Amino acid sequence: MVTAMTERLNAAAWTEMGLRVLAAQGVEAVRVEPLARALGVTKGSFYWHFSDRRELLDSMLLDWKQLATHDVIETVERASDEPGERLRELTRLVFRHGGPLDRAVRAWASHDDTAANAIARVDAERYAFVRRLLEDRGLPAEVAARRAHLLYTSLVGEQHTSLRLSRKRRVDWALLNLESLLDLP
Amino acid sequence: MVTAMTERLNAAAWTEMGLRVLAAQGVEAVRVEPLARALGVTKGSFYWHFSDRRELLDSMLLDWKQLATHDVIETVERASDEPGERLRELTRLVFRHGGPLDRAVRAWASHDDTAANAIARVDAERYAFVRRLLEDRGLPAEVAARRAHLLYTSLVGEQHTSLRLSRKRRVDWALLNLESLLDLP
DNA sequence: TAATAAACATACGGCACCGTATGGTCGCCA
DNA sequence: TGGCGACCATACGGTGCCGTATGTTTATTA
Repeated sequence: MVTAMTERLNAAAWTEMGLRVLAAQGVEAVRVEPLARALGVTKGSFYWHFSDRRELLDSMLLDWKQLATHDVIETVERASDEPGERLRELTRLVFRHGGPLDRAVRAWASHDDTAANAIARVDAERYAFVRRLLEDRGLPAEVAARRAHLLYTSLVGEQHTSLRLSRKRRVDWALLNLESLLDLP
Repeated sequence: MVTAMTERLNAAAWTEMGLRVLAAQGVEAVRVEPLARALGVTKGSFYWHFSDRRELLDSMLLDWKQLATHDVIETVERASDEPGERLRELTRLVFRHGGPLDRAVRAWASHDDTAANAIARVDAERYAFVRRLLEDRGLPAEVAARRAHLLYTSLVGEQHTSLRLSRKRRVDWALLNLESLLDLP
């Protein structure tokens, strides 16, 4: 059937659009009326699904936490069984997806406590993940902790620096650096 | 003399306060009227020194560029002559000052071209600086370039991650990691 | 088919900020 | 001492957003 129906929305549609705008223009651009226009409705719709703007932002953070930890880790774990290869996959993943949205949330976190808590949890989980992979690879616990810290901060930094280097060169370097961090005693 | 005079301002006072608010609350909080209140004047003063808000923001970026490259590099170079020690000093410096303001500018840069250009220049200069230090230390050019990239992104990442680790432990780790990157062939 | 509730539109008051226009105050210099 | 220019205050119109109140449509269920 054709259903020339005007496509009623649900709350998820709003958070999804919210995350899209967040990634592109930052939190301050996530506002009710512009979002409504982008969705082709009015804010009468918004205040049906949410009590206020803050509730949308909180909802966005929940979605992002899921996306940024569980989903990422699951993707990496599905790629391989070997710890080294999993780290390589994680590295490649950072260069593919993990850009704008992560950046925007981190920016947001610097002056919002709720976002800061979300980031803290995500960082802790991801760091623990990298650390465990290094331990599984055979590095002693203390060294693994240290080196995971270097590795993780480097991946985060990668998302925030804007060096005029080709994407390919940066990936290659990151992978080469990874190898030297894996081999060393 | 006592001069209970009402302290006339200049443009520099505005950019300084602008940078302070930027560091604490992000660009979106850098607004004319709130800034005027913080300075104890009205916006009549602001529009005497600047043509509009954008001019203030540009002026802030100019100040920051100076602060974030020339001043930083000069400080590090004054600390020691030896490349290794200079890198250690740079690392310590990141953990002392380089926090909130850098973060705020990077956040800003993700949805503003002027800020993005500023960041790009700063990153390029700082990266080149680290890279040259590694070359001076004796590493072959190709390795130095790669390793400088790891080092620099890691320092940037350090400013953006919020792991529940003590400041001291993080500094120690960063310095230990630095050593292993210096020694390796 | 009438009643009900979900999803949205419309209209409103209020606020915070932008930028302009214009008038006031102070120090300086002829 | 009168005028001039730097610096600031005051007042204004305009805009974009928030949240509320209340009507309007559509699907669902009795």
